[in-house]
Amino acid sequence: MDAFYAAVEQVAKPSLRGKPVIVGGVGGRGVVATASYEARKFGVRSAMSTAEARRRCPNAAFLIPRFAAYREVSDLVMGLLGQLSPLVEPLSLDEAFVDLAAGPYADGLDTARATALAVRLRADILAATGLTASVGLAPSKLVAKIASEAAKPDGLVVVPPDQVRATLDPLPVRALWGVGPATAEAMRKVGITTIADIAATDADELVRLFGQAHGRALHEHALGIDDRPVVAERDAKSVSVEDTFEVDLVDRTRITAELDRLAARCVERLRAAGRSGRTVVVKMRRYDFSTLTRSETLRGPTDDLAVVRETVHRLAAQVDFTGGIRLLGVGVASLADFAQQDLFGDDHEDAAGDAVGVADATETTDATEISTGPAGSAAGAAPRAVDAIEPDATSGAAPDAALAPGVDPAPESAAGDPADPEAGAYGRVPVFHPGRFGSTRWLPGQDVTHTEHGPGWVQGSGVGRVTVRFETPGSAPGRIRTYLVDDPDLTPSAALPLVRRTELDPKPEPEPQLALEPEPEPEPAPKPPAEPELGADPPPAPDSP
DNA sequence: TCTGGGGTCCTAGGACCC
DNA sequence: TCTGGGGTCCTAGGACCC
Repeated sequence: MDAFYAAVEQVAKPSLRGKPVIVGGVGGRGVVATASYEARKFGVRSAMSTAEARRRCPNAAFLIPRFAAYREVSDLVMGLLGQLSPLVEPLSLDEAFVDLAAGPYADGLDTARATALAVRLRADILAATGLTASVGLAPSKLVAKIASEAAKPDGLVVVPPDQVRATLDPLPVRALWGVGPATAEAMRKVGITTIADIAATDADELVRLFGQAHGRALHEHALGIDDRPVVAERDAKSVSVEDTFEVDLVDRTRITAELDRLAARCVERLRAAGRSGRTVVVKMRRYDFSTLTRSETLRGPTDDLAVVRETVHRLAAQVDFTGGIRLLGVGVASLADFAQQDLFGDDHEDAAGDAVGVADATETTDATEISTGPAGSAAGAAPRAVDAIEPDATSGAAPDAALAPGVDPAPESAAGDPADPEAGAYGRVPVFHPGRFGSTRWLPGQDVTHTEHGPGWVQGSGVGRVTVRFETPGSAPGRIRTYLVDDPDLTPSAALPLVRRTELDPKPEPEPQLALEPEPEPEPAPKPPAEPELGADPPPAPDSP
């Protein structure tokens, strides 16, 4: 998808169409996630600090990301990809690989037919979402990815098998997936600047320079060799949350409190995903941007907040906070599938006896007796035992109150039912940040509803006021009104869908048949009344080339 | 007003085991 | 009596991607 987050905002907010839009962190330490093409003309780029972006493009709309809305659109687009093949590998909300050879169009698939599918796909995406997508069509993931980059924005680039080498050769090394700033700089130092240069370099030399795995892959990829399969449905391997603070934290008590909040958020997401994990990770970024992590692997997987929190405390105790901390993070890795009985309290018969070593608070804090064996290193066992007798309110609770700790007093958790926190992308109330003195803080781009004027979005706020623009995806550009920040008529609300749900019902896929007519006329914007005919093509063209 | 947040993968060293 | 050779697991850090 082209400039995805910004493009969604432009469809959702009619007044922003054709204007520079920058989505990302809006605070003093924010960075740009996505800039619309209008903003890119001013030199604004992803990963640039928002401060720099404001300097370059002061008149842009700076908006916080609304992931629920992006996910909704993403699901829609992924659904269209799924009509081309069951083998769809999402890379992110806005990008995916599709293996056409694994789908209903595999028979007799050649460059011409595949191209026709890509043309139709782009038209379908536009009709369904009002957004443009770019497609790269090639014999491998490597080249398809490069082709799609070349196609942006709003394009299609096809690289037939016999043109792979000619396409790759002149490109800068950075075009290769996996070559970032560090690798590119190392290559530059030895005179390698293009993909052809890599291809001409001895594989052993590349291994010596960049390590076994990377060196080997670089050489093959530069030669256009890439047989990595498209893999659908990868299980997540870790879950983590982190926060960067507007002002460095120096106070140990405050740092511990923030770690507790992060642990609660992390565990909430872990449980929502139905997973548990063995390794707990604490991440810290210091005032000087140096980053360190500390991790501990438990004897069995856990999704228990008390266990995670105690582990986090042990890890944090090893770290020197002198000078200040700008970022804290908590993660859980070595994920296992959730032990089902944990959901319902663990005092039941251990039916799922296969859930070896599912650690709950009891088990881990009992480390003294369990780890008397040679397994537990002495270093690990001792502090654990100390924690076990700490009269902590949460860990002291009955084990089957397991869900309760998930509902943390943290204000963020006001979202709702923790047992089903992701219930529907739009079921989630936007996260609310408590302001400095408890007052509400309105964030630009946020969805709101006014009792009298209906749905709109926050355009800005300050000095006790908040400005709202009242418009919706289907409306004309709207008017703005200003309210006191604590106006009771104004409430945060869920994002409105870009396209009405009824238009998106999956239709039966027509029998595998190629529509080879010229590119259908694209609709410029989602038109409210007429329904876009997803996948249902005009009569199949028998006279196609 | 420098530098987000969520991930994946790789490497290297040490502990530990046979 | 001078210290093998393989394997796995854990930890920490770093590169990279969107």
